[in-house]
Amino acid sequence: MGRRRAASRDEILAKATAIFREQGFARSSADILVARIGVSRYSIYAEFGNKLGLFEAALAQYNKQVIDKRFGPLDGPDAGLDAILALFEHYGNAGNGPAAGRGCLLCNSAVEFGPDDPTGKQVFQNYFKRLSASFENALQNARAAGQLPATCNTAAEAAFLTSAVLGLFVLIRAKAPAAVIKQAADAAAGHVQKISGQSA
Amino acid sequence: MGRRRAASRDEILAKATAIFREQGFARSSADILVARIGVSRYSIYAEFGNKLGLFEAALAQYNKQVIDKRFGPLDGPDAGLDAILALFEHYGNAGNGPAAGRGCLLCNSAVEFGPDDPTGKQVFQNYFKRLSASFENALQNARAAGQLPATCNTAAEAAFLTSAVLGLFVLIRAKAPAAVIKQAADAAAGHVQKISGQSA
DNA sequence: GGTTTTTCAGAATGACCATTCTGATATAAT
DNA sequence: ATTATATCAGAATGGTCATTCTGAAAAACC
Repeated sequence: MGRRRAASRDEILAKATAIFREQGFARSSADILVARIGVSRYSIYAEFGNKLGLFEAALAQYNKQVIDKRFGPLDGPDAGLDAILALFEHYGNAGNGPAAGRGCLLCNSAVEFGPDDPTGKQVFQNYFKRLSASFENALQNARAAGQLPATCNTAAEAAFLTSAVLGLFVLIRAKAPAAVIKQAADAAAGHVQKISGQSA
Repeated sequence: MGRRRAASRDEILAKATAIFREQGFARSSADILVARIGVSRYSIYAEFGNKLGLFEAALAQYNKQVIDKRFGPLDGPDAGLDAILALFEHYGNAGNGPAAGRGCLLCNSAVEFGPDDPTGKQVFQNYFKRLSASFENALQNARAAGQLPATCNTAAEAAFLTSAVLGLFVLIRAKAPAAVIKQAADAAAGHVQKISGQSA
């Protein structure tokens, strides 16, 4: 009973995510959020408490929908070098896709807040850990399958690939030339092939 | 004639840079800037016009003092792989240094503003170009000196190293564990050695 | 169709923002 | 010392911020 809200919780979060991703947290004013989400101030505050609550929920949805989609393929027991290569190939083309000028919400937010995580939930540290863990899982699988030399330091390589992908996110966010993004991602893929001992 | 200002232009910019680097542009309010710089509002506005003018001047000083210091060694005709390795070694230790939790002002700002450069001067695109050009110069020197195979795509490698260093800046900014930063930087150095054909 | 309940649009609030202004203060030059 | 001037601290201004509140509108249920 009662009037229906103009959008579901998920729809609200999808729109909020888009806004936070474009403008960052600080520049996404309540007025902008209300206007673009299309749901009344009243309902947004009723559902999420305040702007930070909405932001936290948006980060959680982004993690589940975007990060899981891109890094989930590296998490399984069968993930190997090909999954890593596919990831870099995907981001190599992002300079021309919808992420151009937007980047990754978590990377952007980690930079915006720096060492002060306003959620108090270690969201950004967990983000870094998650990327690194996904890479490391795929690398360890590859090593076990003989695709990598036994001497390969998978933790260090995972940290390196994490920094490389974060760097791509920065370039994508700031709309660096698509060709530069492509080159960087291709060279990252080349690096992965190089440590595997394959020529190309 | 007249009263002396409490700080020189360079001192003002050094303090402004520190604040912008910690808080970003949006969160660095005029009150905070005035209080921490120690020079009156009046004088700051007289010298820089407005907050954006102060920011632009801070970016310029940062470019000259910090970026030139770190990337300048890659620009000369004698710069080679060792200069690149020294750079990554330096940033590998930044998790324990004063940059921890601060990162790079230009990288932070590029992420904060994304595709919308408020200076209208392509500051962020020039920043990316500069990092990439420094890497490429050192790589080309190395290739000419026989330290790299003739087939090495120096432009792509430079873009890759740029993304890697930007990723390190993100990790440093968000205070990722110092050990992770160190691992990532060491693996980046390992990559540089690997493309040169040296074993370690 | 009437009632209840939820959401609506937008006004109200009080804090903070960037910027301008003002009268006092300090200091350099005379 | 006096004077002129650059800088000072902080109040004033007008805008925007996040958040709360209000009365009207819509729709689910009886």
